[in-house]
Order: sequence, then C-alpha cells, then structure tokens
Amino acid sequence: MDRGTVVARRDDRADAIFFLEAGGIDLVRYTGSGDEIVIHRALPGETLCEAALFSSFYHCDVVATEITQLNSINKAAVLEQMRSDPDFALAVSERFAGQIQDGRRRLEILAIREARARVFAAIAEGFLRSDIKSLASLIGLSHEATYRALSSLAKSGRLIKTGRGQYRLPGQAADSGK
Amino acid sequence: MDRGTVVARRDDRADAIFFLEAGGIDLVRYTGSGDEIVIHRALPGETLCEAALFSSFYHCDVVATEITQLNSINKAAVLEQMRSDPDFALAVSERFAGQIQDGRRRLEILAIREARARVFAAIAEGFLRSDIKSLASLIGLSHEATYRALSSLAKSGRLIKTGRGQYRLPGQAADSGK
DNA sequence: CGTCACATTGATGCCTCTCAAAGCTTGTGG
DNA sequence: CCACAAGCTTTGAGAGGCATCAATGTGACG
Repeated sequence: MDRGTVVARRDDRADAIFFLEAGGIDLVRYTGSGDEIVIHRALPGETLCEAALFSSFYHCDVVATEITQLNSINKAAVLEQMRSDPDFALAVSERFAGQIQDGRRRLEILAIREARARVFAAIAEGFLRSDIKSLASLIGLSHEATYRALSSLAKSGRLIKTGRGQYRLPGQAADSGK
Repeated sequence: MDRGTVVARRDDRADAIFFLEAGGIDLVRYTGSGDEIVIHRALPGETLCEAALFSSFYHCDVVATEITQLNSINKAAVLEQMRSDPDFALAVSERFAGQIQDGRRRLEILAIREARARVFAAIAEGFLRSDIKSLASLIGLSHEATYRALSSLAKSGRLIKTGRGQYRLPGQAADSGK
C-alpha cells in the first residue's frame, strides 16, 4: 500500500491483528485540538495492534508512513494457537511486556520538560528514524522547536549533523544503511 | 509497609513480581534533571511489574504512596503456571494488553499541550485519585500549573470544586467513597 | 523545470516554570 | 487539650522557553 493509506481507524471493529512485512506503520491518535500524536511507530518484522486480541475495537488509527507491505492475521486463530501452544502464548506475552516497556520509555521522554534534553534523549533512544517533523510529533514538540534543539545540540557538540535533517550521536558509527 | 517505603529500585535484580493487597504503589523514574515521573499508579488488586517476568531487572523504582500491603510472587512459579495452564497464560496476556492501552492513554494525555486541556482530560480519565500534587506529577505539569488549571476549569464550569483539593466532572455523582 | 514537502531560521507573544509566601488540615507529642 | 510541625493547597510575580505565524532555502520526483 502507498504512503498515507489508512489501514484501520479508531473504533473500527477489530477482527485481525497485523504483521508488518516491509515499510512503516504509525499508530496515531488525535487530541481535541487536532494535534496528532503518534502512539507507536512500527518497524518491519513487528506485529501490530496485538492489544486488539482482547478488544472488539481498534484504539488508534493505523496509517502507512511509506510504501508498505502489511499482512492481516486472524484474531481467533492467534487465540486458538495461544491456547494450544504454551510456548507461543509465552512468546506473545513476552512481546506484550516489551511493548509495555517501550511505552514507558516514551512516557519518560515526554516527561522531560526542556526541549533540548527531550530531543537528545529521543535521539539516544533511536527515535530518529525518518524525518525531523516525524520525530517532533513522536516526542510532542513543534517541529520548529525540534529543529532548533537539534541545531543547538549540534552546535554544542552533543550531536553531530551528518546532513540535511540527519543527526547522530558522537562516537557512533555513521549510519551507512537506508 | 509505610508510605515512602521503596520496595525495589530500578536495575535491582528481579526475582519476583508483586500483588497489591491494599494501599497504593507508584512505579517511578527520574529524569536527568531530577524531576520524577510516575510511570504507573497501581490500585489494590493489581499485579505489578509483570514485565519483569521477562526481564532480569526492574525498570522503575517501586514506591509505596501510603500504608500498603504488598505480596511478592515468584517469577518462576508464574512462568511455570503459564506453561501448564493456557487459560492462565491468556489471562496474563490480557492483563498485559490492558497495560499497553493504559500506557497509550497516558501518552495521549501527555501530548496535550495546553495545561487546562491536559488536566481536564486527566480528570475525565479518572486520574485524580488522591491529592493534586500527585496528579501533577502523573501528568507532567508543575503542581502550581495544575492548581491554576483546576481553578480556571472550575471557574468556567467545566469542573465542579467539591472541597479543598477535590474536583469532579459536572453531571457526575458526588463521590461518597473514600 | 515546476511542484511539493521537508528543512531551516526569524520574530513575537503567551504560557508554563520557578521562586515565594501564606492559609488550611492533620497528626503528634507534651 | 493545646501547640507545633509537616505537608498539601492556593495565589502572586517574574522570567524564560516554546508555540505560532511567516518566509525562504533545498532536495526529490515526475
């Protein structure tokens, strides 16, 4: 599917969970004032919306952030597998536990008041995956504040600017991937 | 145990998870600048630190917020039970899924920029359980900003002040409990 | 080569943080 | 039973930082 495709919306009936083969998916909600908050940003190889296993509705919008290959997995099948295969059930639980801790790391970052410190923490956690605007909405700052924090961090040597909209930690190998 | 007791600290080796019989427990982390962020606030009847089932260390400090009765549950025993009893494993997973969604609700609230709107959303989500300072640290505002937001919301009729440090939504029955 | 979205920087104002001080409640000890 | 201490509540004043609006630069893509 193309970038921008909405796979599912909040409060849609949930019969399936998803597996992200390739591309990128954001789970998104909207505040009353229209700001969008990215609840989770998935990487290829992840399963998505697992919480829907125990809920009849999705709790976020599911949106492709680039050209994406996404598979649906039937909820009932997963539940049945969990019932019959203890190791599978344990693996699912472990993945859930990881998601809880991811969320808590996000909370910790959002609790940082000073923009520079928040941006730095986010970079250190590896939150800068695509563009800066996207990072900004992930950490609850305006994109301008994010740009300024980045440029200030680079000026003080706490980050290294490797290109237009590209930063890395000092002492960290330049990212050759993409 | 008394209020203020630290049951476990971040990075302590984790051999047990907990069950809160009575009282209150906060899971807490600290930002680099010393601000404290409450990652989770547990109610009686909840299990705590379940994520430690799959991790060798605790990821937050565990602190009693009042006089509290807390039981330890051996990790190995829980894992064994999950392996032998599929329904138990499913129940654990379901609880995890609930925690993921709790965390996401918190993220949604922290992403609200305007203090009044954030406080209102927090009240609507039932986050005001004890005192206001405590609510403030839960939603990432200074306690002064929280007090002012509350008083402003009460003045505009969006909340009703029922006493010193006590507020409720209009149209909601006065809370007779305690 | 034109369009579009992201990147970047400037200017301004409001809002929240911070520091301060005083009133209220509760609990404790004498 | 009273006095004091401690902690929450509440309000004030000032400063700084982030949001917002605005404009320009720049790279990607058709």
